[in-house]
Amino acid sequence: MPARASESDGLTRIERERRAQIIAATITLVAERGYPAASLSRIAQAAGVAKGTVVYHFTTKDAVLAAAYQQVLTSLVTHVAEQVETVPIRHAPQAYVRAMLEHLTGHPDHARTIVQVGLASAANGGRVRPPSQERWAPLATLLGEAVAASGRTVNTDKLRTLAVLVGGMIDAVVAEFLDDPTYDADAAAEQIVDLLTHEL
Amino acid sequence: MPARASESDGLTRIERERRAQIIAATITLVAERGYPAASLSRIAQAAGVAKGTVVYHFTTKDAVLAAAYQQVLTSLVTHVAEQVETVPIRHAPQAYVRAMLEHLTGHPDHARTIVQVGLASAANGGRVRPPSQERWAPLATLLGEAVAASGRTVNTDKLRTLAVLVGGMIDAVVAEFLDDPTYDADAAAEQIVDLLTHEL
DNA sequence: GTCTATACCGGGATAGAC
DNA sequence: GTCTATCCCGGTATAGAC
Repeated sequence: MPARASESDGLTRIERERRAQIIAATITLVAERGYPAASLSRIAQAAGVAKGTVVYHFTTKDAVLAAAYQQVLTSLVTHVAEQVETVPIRHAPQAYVRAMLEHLTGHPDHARTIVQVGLASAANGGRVRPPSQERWAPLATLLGEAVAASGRTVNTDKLRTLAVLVGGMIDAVVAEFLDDPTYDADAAAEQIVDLLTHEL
Repeated sequence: MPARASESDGLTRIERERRAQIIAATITLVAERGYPAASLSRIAQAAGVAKGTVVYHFTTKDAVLAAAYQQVLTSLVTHVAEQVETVPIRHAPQAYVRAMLEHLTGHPDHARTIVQVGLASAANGGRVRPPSQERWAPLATLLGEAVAASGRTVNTDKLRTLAVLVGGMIDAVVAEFLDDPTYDADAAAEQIVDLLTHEL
């Protein structure tokens, strides 16, 4: 009876421990020293295990980065979902924008990890980061529900584009903030919200 | 008399030829098969020279990518500048947006090269792509002149952010278009222009 | 001045020893 | 389940051929 998992993920206790340990090391490494520093050997060293051990638990380097990415992303998504649910549907998009920027600027290490891994994935043709279409699909849905709640109707294409535009604005503000920590991202968030409110 | 350059760049004829040849091969390679395919050996092979030859003319791989990046970027900047100059200052930002998306969607290979090299540079901490602040500084200037021409005044910070937001929207539309070539980028451009016009 | 061959080091992936 | 040995590939540096 080799230590069955307590949760329904088919992982043993030690497996979950090692994975968590390696993921944590990876996030720190990427956030502090950038993507290029996150080689398998360095990750292994930071986690206190051998290179092969990392590969054993994740089979590939991409999988390690993907796991780290997923972890910080889940934390982001959870936060945004919570915030969005506390407001009426017609104000959901605004809450979405605020929550995104709030979380990202409040956790620069997470933001850096998301950006670094996301960029590297895109540049390497990896599938860690979802394509543009999927990335902003939830926001498009939110926008659709918001206008519907206001009794008006908007062309589906316009909605899709609006989601893309708002998404792009969020990305850009995060990038600017990471480049220049003195940049007032909160004010930028309100500017996006204003723009969005005009549009809805 | 070893073949002085006809132009004032201190390059010999053969140097310019080889560089052009290698840069062209690089652009094609990056656009068609992505950044990871653009290794020195593959670039050399595609250009019909030895690996060392590429290094001889560019000293480093980053330099090759930077040169390719610069070439497509110059073509973009030139086009945008031309378009912007044909309209009165107060409509310059709108012309900027249209020209950017026009060129980028009209030359997907250029767009792909810019995106791929830009992303890789950002992910690798390289200095090929300028930081967010510099990227949209010209647009910010344009926006400032446009509002000034309309007689109104706008806070400098708001202007900076507006430039960042518009820049982000452009990036996002390009990304969406590259993901899905059936996406109507022209319509998206007009949506950005509308949004911008409200704001100015 | 132009180009090639070769060697070095570090990265990721695989096989197999323990 | 963990780790080492090994392999191949990528970028860089050097020596030297023409």
